[in-house]
Amino acid sequence: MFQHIPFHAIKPLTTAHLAQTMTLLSLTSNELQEQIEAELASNPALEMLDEIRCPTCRRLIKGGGVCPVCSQPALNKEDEPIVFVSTREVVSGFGDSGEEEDREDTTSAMVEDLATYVFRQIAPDVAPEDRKLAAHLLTNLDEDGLLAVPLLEVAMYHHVPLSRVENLQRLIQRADPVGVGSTSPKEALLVQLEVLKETRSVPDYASEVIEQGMDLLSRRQFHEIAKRLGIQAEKVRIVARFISENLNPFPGRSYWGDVRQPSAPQTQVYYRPDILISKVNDSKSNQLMVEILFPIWGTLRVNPLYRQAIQQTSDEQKDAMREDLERASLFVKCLQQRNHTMQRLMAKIAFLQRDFILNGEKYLRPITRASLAKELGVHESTISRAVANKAVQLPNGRIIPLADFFDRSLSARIILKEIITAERRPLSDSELVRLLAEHGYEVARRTVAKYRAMEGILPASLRRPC
DNA sequence: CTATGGCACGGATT
DNA sequence: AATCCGTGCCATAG
Repeated sequence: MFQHIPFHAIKPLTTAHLAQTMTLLSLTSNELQEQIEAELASNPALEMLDEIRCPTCRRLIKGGGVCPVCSQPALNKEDEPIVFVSTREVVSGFGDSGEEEDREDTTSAMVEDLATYVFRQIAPDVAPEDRKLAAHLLTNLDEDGLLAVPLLEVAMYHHVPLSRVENLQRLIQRADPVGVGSTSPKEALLVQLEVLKETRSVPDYASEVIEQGMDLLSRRQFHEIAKRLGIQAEKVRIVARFISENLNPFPGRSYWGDVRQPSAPQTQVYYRPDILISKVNDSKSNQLMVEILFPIWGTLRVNPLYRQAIQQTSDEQKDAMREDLERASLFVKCLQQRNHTMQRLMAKIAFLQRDFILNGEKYLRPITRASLAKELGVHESTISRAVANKAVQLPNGRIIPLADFFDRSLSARIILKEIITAERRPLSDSELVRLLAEHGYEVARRTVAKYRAMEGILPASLRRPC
């Protein structure tokens, strides 16, 4: 069973509400960010708070994290709708018989881990006596690709000058997920900026904005940054846009855990997941945590001051302001509903596809969007929209399209590949049908042929009788 | 005669 | 309403 999600009864009140919710649902987190920005800029009745208050324990949470215990989505107790722009949901597993960890070797053996991936790139440039140092640094990368230990500590541990460690770090930072091994998101951004600068132009003041306005940047307080640097807010805005489009404060998240051969034609890289699925800390409970990610965090709400201000304005302006207020609250409600729907959806998916998430593609269950829609009590098209154009990051670091959870043939194709790889003589399609059936996949002969084509496997007659 | 690829139909998705 | 995917039927290559 998965944790009960309080149903805040955010019902669509008007068709406008419904329509906007639909639109929001289909947006990726990056697009949503733009939407929120646009709305924020054009509607004075909306405001963004830089803090998140846990809805249950009412505690302020800094840094965009979510209270681990009371990680429920927000609800509006007062008439002050609130949206937390980063939400988490814990989904507990089911059927915990002991058969899960055994299988994992096969997948994890093929998946190169971030540390080795980076090490391979820098190895030629590392002096032998620095190998140990490099290994030390690389093994202390967290899942975001950032360094989890202070450089000074590493230097002292190995009794070497700090500068030597710093040089090594510079080397690592230039390796593939650019910025990897930085000590902070800020540093990662600066490194990425440096590297980008070598090949293309970057906006003015970019490094200054990052350097001095990092804390304010994530809260989108552009004016404040502008004031600090003594430049126009518009310039800050341009930089912010550039950053969100080209840089990644968490280099590890864009890392595709499985750097496979170019044989895989669908090697599309999703730079940023919209959803993050991770194992919850204590491995015993076998819980999965689902996070709906947002590029920005904070609390979006209708500005209460604006509401008050209405009283004191002239009648002509009142109407316009009322409209703003109306729009603002509608927007917030829609956003709330989007989050709510996404959360319910992902909770359900994580529950159904648990084996897939933990143990790899082989265990993908064929789920249709329609059946899921029925279970959740929403229209199919809602699921369609929610699922399209989004990416999920799995616990093992791979980032895949959300739509993959609904691929009816993926697991069958994996098995098929395995069978063919293990075959002693070229097997014909109809023989493959039989073998697949033994693995529990009932497919037509013709379909096997199609799968083969999809995987780029030649027909039996042309396969080497090795 | 067997193994495959082409084309078209029906249900699912968008 | 337009499109994608699994299948069945049929023609063609060995």
